[in-house]
Amino acid sequence: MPELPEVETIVRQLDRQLKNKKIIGVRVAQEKLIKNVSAREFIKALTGRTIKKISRRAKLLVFHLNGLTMLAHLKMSGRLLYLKPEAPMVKHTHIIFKLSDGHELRYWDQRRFGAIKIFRSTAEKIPELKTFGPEPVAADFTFEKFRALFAKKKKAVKPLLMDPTFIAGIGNIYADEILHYAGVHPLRPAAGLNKLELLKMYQGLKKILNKSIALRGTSFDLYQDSSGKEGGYLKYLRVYGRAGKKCLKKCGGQISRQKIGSRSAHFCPVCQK
DNA sequence: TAAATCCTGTCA
DNA sequence: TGACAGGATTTA
Repeated sequence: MPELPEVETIVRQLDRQLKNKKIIGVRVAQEKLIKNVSAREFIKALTGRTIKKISRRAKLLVFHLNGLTMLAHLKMSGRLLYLKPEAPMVKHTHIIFKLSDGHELRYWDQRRFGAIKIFRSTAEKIPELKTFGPEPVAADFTFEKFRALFAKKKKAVKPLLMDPTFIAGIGNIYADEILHYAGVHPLRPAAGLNKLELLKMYQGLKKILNKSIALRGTSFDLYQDSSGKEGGYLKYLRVYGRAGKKCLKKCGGQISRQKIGSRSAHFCPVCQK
């Protein structure tokens, strides 16, 4: 379940923990997680490289190494853990990077949906990093840019918010939270939203994502940061996971849950119009 | 545009 | 025991 705030938290930590460290060895237990080369090539390509920087694009972690870029997507249940080698080797640990500072970076993934790829080029030249929509927390993502995205879109607003080619990094939890904040029903056709509704969505998006980043994300299910800690945003969720409970806006409504675009949407049928 | 797919663990 | 959780891609 890592979405933008969770991935951002991990990226910031790993950038501190791994910057200028060298990969001195790699062990692959689950070859299937590596999507574009064999385990053999993966190990050979990474061993001896230095990690220069770690950044984020959408929900992808981008590892910048000398002469190579590694992309990691945690999908539903991936964790990247920076641990001492004596830490217990728990079930679902699939890839281990041995580092020059004596630590290990371990890729753990209960559901094994994650995906790791390597490219022998800089990040700027990787086509799949160009397919995403704008980064919602970037300072230059203004209301005018946000508003312009919605023109002529017939799709329901919730699946649109979750479309990574529309806006990067928003998943099921934050889409539900943003729409509840704005009082917008998840099935509303995007092009039919008025300026005030879009403004509230924009404000909610900035406020919710930034607050969650500040609190190191939401641990609803399996999310942990790179030190194995849970995020602090869980107690601020106002609709996600609250089906059947009273709407916190005190409108008298009860949070409903229904499938929208093959995902469960949580919303208040009274105050989300 | 909608459903199937990948996967394991949890819960009814 | 089987439905469900879900991000992004693939298939219908």
